[in-house]
Amino acid sequence: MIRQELVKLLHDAVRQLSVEEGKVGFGDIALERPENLEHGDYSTNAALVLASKTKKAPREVGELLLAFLEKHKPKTIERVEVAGAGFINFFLSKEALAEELELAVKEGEKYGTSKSSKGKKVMVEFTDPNPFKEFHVGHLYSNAVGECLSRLMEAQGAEVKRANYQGDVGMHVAKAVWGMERKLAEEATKLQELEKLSLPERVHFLGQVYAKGAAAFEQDKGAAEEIAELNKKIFEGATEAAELYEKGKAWSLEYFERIYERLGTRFEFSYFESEVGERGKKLVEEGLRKNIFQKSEGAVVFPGEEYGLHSRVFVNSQGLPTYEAKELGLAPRKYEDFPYDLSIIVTGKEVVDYFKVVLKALELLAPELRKKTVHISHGMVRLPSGKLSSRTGKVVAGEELLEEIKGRAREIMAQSEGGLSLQEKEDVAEMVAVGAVKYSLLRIALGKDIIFDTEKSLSLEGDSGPYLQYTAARCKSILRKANEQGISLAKPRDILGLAKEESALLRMLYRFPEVVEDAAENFAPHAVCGFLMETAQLFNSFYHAHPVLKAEREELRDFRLLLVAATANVLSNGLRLLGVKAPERM
RNA sequence: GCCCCCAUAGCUCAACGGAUAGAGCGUAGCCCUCCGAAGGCUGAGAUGCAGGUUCGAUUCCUGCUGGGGGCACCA
Repeated sequence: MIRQELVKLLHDAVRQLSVEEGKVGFGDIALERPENLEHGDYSTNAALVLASKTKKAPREVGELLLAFLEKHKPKTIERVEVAGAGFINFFLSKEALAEELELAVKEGEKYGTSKSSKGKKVMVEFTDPNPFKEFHVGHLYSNAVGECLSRLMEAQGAEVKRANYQGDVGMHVAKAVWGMERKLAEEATKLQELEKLSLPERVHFLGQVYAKGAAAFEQDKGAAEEIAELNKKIFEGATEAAELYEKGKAWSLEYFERIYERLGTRFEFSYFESEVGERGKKLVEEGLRKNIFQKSEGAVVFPGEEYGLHSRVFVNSQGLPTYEAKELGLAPRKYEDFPYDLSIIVTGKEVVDYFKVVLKALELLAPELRKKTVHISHGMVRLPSGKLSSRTGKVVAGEELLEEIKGRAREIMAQSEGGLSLQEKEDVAEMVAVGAVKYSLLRIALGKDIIFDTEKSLSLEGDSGPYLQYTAARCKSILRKANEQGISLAKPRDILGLAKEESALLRMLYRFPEVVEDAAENFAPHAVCGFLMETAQLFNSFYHAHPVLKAEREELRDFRLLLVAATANVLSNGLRLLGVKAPERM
């Protein structure tokens, strides 16, 4: 990649200078891409940084660096200059740009991938919905982030396994099963009757009984005791409610599978809290002997205060492992299944403080696992009217949201002819809906809350997934027409005298691999979104300003067609990294 | 009360400590006899407050204000 070459050159230049000037570190020296193309394809603040350390004028340092850079510049660089306050700007040569363009076309689906993480084993845990509870936009968010991170790591050559961790035991389950028992009794219905219902209806039923149980738990002391007792029974596996439990869990899981299918996620590993509880409890007992944990009021707690965190209960006074202990049991279990170099856990940020405690405990119990583990948290999904809550029923169900957007996509397609069959239209509507939802979630930097307004923020135009899909489809349409007319992709020839729209697009496209690498390194899906958005905008400006197939000259036509082909690749590959499909037509 | 996160245009979001703070929506207009108008073009419009560090601060530090999350047997 061009950037790596430049960084090396730049460091050489600085080193050569620092022999004369004394010690200067590389810490603050950056090589970035300027927003304004007049400032080159790459730019560095090296002279400014060095100037303050050597007490010289920035431009003077700049000239010194420039002398070295000009002497050693690779042929990918046409020109180097000192500008502004002392920035050093690099301009790529036409040959280098032509080469990159050709690469972007030739590499096809591989464009944007690298081998920098080849051989690295990565496990990514995400989505983590709980059986018996609703799959809402929060889960959709976690899924979009986790799937995107997985794909970004894969694009760096890593071997990635996706894991899903689901709470099939615990109070929420007890509440739902208790609610189930009650509701069946009240309505004198049998479980067998319920099984005749459709899957969504059964899942809806589960949502209702959970709400019922949760409400009773808070309002009715007797019910609360019953639920706690039921929780323990479910945990031990032996209960008269076993059938209700098993059925409910199965319905939930089947339903989740349906959603993963739509979202394009396949989990290699599926874990349940019920599977890791015992193991976690043993680890806690072991830790108790090592004085890592303490007994307190009949429970086993981790004294987080000693480490600047807060203390938390790992095994409750009933002797049951809490979520914290289960998480402790999960880590080694994952490692046995897949000896990872890196374990990424994606969750909402409401559990960050709690995760710090768990990871601290893990550090003391199994430091080698802790070192390989990273917790990535994303912001909360909030409605304009306030926060989501499954207890109050103020949630946006994941599938309802997809259906709503899909409906809007159908309306738009109904207005344009397009010549698509009914089935094709349905497929496209699905792709657009998933694309719109995923993009709207991924475009925001992780850690920030998302104000989710289904009316406004989930747009099918402007800064949206469908805009990218539309632009990609437009590119493909031109390529199809070229193919029909017997025009094939040539090698880039004369690219002198480019119009500004052509030049801007050309100088944007080759950055794609760098952007992907950065996004993977920084766990930043939104960086990919931003880049694709800019690229699509540049393409559309270019498209409106210059005819491709009807270009004035054949050479120009061939060159523009390459721009179209490269844009098509970058957009489709980028969308794929986001976990979004790009339709051929829409 | 303590801890963590956040604050940029009317709204939703960008901007490795750098050059004129970028987009989308909305708003005022313009562009389909030309490869796809889910599109393009032109306007108006923003860094919560007060200090500090720095050649340079939306970015780093401190305080304040406002919002969100968490703080022992839920996850």
